[in-house]
Amino acid sequence: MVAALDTRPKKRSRQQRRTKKTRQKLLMAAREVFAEKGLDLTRIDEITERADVGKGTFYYYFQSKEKLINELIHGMLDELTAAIDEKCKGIADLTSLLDKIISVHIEFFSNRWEDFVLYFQGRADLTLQMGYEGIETPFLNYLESIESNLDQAIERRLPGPVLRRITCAVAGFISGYYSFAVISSGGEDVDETLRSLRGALVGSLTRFIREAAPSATMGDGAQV
Amino acid sequence: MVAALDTRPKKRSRQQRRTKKTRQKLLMAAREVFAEKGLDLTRIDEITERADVGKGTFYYYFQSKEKLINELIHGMLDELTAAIDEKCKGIADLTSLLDKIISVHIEFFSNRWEDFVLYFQGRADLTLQMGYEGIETPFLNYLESIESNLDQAIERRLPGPVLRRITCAVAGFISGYYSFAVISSGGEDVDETLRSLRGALVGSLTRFIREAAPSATMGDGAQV
DNA sequence: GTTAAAACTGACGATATAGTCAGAAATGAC
DNA sequence: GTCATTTCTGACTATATCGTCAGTTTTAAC
Repeated sequence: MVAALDTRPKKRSRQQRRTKKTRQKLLMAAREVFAEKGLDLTRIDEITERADVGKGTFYYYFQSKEKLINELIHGMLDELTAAIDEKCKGIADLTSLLDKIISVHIEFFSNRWEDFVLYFQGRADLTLQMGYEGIETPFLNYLESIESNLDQAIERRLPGPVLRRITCAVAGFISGYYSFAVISSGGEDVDETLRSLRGALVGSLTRFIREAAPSATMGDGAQV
Repeated sequence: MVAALDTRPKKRSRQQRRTKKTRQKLLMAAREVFAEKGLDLTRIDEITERADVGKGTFYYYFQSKEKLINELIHGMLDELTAAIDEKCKGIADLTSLLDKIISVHIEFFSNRWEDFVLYFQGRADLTLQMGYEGIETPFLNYLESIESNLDQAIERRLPGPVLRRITCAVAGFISGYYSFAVISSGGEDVDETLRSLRGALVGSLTRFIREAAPSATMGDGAQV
């Protein structure tokens, strides 16, 4: 029937670009305000004001603040997870793998302070009984990504729960250190600080895994 | 002058007891609600309702929610810090010290879920530019307590910044692991889980410190 | 140009929460 | 018992925030 079947969904372009831009302005503004006042205390007006759009525009793009938060955290974590998957795929040596996992985190959060706050706020939210809906999923995906990479780098097949504990420890160590470092060092050279500890972090995590795994990999037998 | 100098400030007791009890009811109720909905989203009415007192009573005891939060976090962290100081004082062996630090945390938060949430929410708040006023102080005291204990257990005197980094790492590892473990394991046997990893945690932290310290303690020379 | 659809607006009504305060109830002193 | 002081109350006001919607502006299609 329709002759010109190819109706160029491509060149409704001006509008498309505007839409994308506005949406992006809102997301970026939200990230900024969230990093200043936290997820809960941020008001919609603050976001729209910073994005320099009318308040109604927010609701044109997002059903609610919850949905926005969901999208931001989901997007951030999916990106981080993808980076881990990409950079770590197939690294068989445990030490190299851990080193890579850590450097991916450092690179990812470097110059993306807002994302780190988002990560951290989201994680704290998970401890609440009534947190934001749907935030667990991307965090679990993130953990699973780390987990599967660890799994294939550890010679011995570990029982699920043990592997999961180790995964939590690895993720927890990285972000936990990061978070306290923020308090102490004014806040700006955290990357540098973390980078300088990378070697020790890798070494101790390697040891941690070797020791936590029930009948450990043969390893080097270092004992103390 | 005044003859009966000892005016028994002791036996205005009924009122004193009532006051203490009411205040305590409010604090406990607040802890509970905070653990459910987080610091920000908790409303005063919710606290007073749970404490089963009128709304005005809250303002009779606390200037504002901020002050209440301050008191709760301060109290919790001071107690934790005191426990660390008491239990770890003078332990010269690094491994034993780390083991003790970890076990103090486990014992402290065991069956005190609300306090752990408080700890975690407070910590996340520290990453914000506009967090709750005055929360940094108790956290810094807490870090300093760990730091001074580590300092005297490490043979070599480390430069301040290095020692501080190591301290952040130790504190971060413990709480970071804890937090992720909560997501994975429904949430109840976290203690058990953490306990089972304690040995590995101690071992890897020992190694971490040995490696992070520039020209490390002689140690056992385990190399990998 | 005209017309239709999409994107955007900001004032507005509805709602929720903070914080106050005049007075009630409990306690202590006598 | 009376009187003074402390503790407690909940209705009330003031304010802040949400989410809506009728109308405007921009874009696309012709």
